[in-house]
Amino acid sequence: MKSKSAPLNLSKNALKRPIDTPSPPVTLQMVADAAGVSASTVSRILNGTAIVSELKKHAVDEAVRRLAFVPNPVARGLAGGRTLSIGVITQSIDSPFYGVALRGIEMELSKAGYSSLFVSGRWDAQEEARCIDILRGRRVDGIIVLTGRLSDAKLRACAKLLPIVVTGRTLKAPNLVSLDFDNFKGGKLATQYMVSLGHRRIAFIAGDPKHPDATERLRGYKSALDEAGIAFKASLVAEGLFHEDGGHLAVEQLLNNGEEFTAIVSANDQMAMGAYLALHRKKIRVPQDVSIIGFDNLLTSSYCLPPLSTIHHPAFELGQLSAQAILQLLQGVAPKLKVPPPEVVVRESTKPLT
Amino acid sequence: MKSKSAPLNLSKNALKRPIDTPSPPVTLQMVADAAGVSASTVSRILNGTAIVSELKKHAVDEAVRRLAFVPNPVARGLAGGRTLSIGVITQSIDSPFYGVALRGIEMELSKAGYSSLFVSGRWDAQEEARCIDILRGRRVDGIIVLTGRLSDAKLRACAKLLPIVVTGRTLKAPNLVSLDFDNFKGGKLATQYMVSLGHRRIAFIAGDPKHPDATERLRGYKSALDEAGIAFKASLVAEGLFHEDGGHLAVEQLLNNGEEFTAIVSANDQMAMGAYLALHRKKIRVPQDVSIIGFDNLLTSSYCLPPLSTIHHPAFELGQLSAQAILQLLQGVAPKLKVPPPEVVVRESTKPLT
DNA sequence: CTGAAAGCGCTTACAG
DNA sequence: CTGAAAGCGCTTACAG
Repeated sequence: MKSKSAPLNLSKNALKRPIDTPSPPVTLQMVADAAGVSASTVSRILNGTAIVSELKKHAVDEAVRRLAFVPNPVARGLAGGRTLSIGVITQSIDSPFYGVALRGIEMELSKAGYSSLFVSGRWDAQEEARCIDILRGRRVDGIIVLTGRLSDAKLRACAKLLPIVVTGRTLKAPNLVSLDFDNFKGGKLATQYMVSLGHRRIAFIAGDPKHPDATERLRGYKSALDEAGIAFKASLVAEGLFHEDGGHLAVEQLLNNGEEFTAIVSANDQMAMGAYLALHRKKIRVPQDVSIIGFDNLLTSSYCLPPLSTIHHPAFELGQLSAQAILQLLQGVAPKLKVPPPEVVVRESTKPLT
Repeated sequence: MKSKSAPLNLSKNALKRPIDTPSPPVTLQMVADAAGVSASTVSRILNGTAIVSELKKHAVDEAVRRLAFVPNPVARGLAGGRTLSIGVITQSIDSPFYGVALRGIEMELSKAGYSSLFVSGRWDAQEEARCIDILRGRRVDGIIVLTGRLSDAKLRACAKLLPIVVTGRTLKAPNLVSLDFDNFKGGKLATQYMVSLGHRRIAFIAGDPKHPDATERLRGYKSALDEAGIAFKASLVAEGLFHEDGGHLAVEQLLNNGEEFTAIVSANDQMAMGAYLALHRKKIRVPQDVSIIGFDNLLTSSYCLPPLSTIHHPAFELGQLSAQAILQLLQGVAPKLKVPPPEVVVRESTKPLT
């Protein structure tokens, strides 16, 4: 790989920094020298750690700008300070729903100068625990857990070590904030909407029973039926595990069992898409023959045929809020954040029972 | 926040490590002490950096296991060694296509004990350059760039600093490997398939002209037409910028312009979904009235109505390959990896012209 | 083959 | 208010 014409006597520095390279390896020390103060002082000014004379502050600010100094987060982390990075445990990096939340997190965090470290828990408590170890090993300043399977106790314990924000559950603990979307109400709203259209035989495609999200939505469904004076019928609920194919299977099963229904409430949009296909195969038309409403309001749901009515689940905002929460926790302020409530989005997959 | 009943005299260590905590803060030094050797030796054994007597090696291995030692990547990074982390520049963390690639990367990298640092470039060369700075600041060992806008020159320059693998282009440089999917052939295959079904008036929904992916697919379309003896007609191609709404608009535009066509080749599945909706609005049936084929083979495409024929784009494998490539580069071996070729996936959105 | 020592770039008690 | 010094946990010349 060595080129014959390469200059023979490059200084180490020259070797490391070709002309067209970004991010010069300027160090704290260089800034200190340039400003005529000690490294400690520069550090303190940068971190707002102590009161420093305006004069030196100016000199340092000037030097920082001139040299385009950017602190090395790795060194920072080692020295026991912050790493300006937040660990984010998501379940699957390619989930259409959580992907949007991740974008919200990344955006909010990067505005504050923080990096995000995304790791996938794969809906497995063990795996999530491993993620936490990895994240701690990397000295993240805090962790955001998007709806995991970790026990409350475990989460509480972690919060003793570093700030945690967790979505998808309600949990009170010091140094921890939970952000919970009202899935119960969402499930209820969806069902109530069907009831308001005159439907009485309403099937439910449930999500993974191991997720609180899923069970809460189901509970909402039951509650709505109850209030409408409609008897709950267990045979009308089929499980779809939150995936397209699950929704497909669930509807097939319902149909094969000879269940009669004029409406379907699906615990998420992905399963609703599977349901669409299953209905289509049986020549059952949406919404003429059966109405269907999803949950989550994925970007693609407005492009289904027909466009899917659904419950809006503010993924992006949830991401942003989680990021804000962890940032506030880091600053020692108790976050007082409100998750937007669920809302019905009416499109074309639902119609009044005729 | 201070509790009255808190024990007053906890050691610093006790404070930092509650009973139920994972990942003990075992250090290299502790392992060295336990094994009765120096820290240097432990380091060397762990890194396979030098030949060490079997005896000491055993003692160290034993100590490592017993103490469950896991090296601190932050310290490692600072000391100039590896951080065991790879930066991944994706364009948008919530892209249905790239999301799958990210999963492939994460999976492959974590098997090798590496972490992935995902950052979003947002299809902007400046932003991508910033990402590289951030990543370098965090001392990643290598960078994977998923189809960015960065110039070849810039990439080459970066490769002088650390190994780079880039997808979506063909570029030769030392310390850099490019992994290119054959978009030209994909576009050609899609079009040829339509031709083989008897279609002659084939519209094309193009992607963002700033992406090589997009222009290559378009080129494939033209080439196929050419070989089939069909004259290229510029008015039959409409731009959709790779998004659902763009596909929707593109078809509307085609229709409003009074263009006649019996088939559509869409440069990706997302735009095809938009096209579906636009056609549906005009009561044009797929595939009875017009056939349509997408590109990418997203997970959801088999749940469209009708299920979408498309060109398979191996996102997951591409992710895996990128990860393998960077790992090999890190080991100093020249990767010899093959990206799977495009393939037609026939579903129900295409039919012979009658 | 293997230690002792210096150093990576910062932070933070410790002393003025 | 501000330095000098030690230290974070590792790696890597430098000397045996």
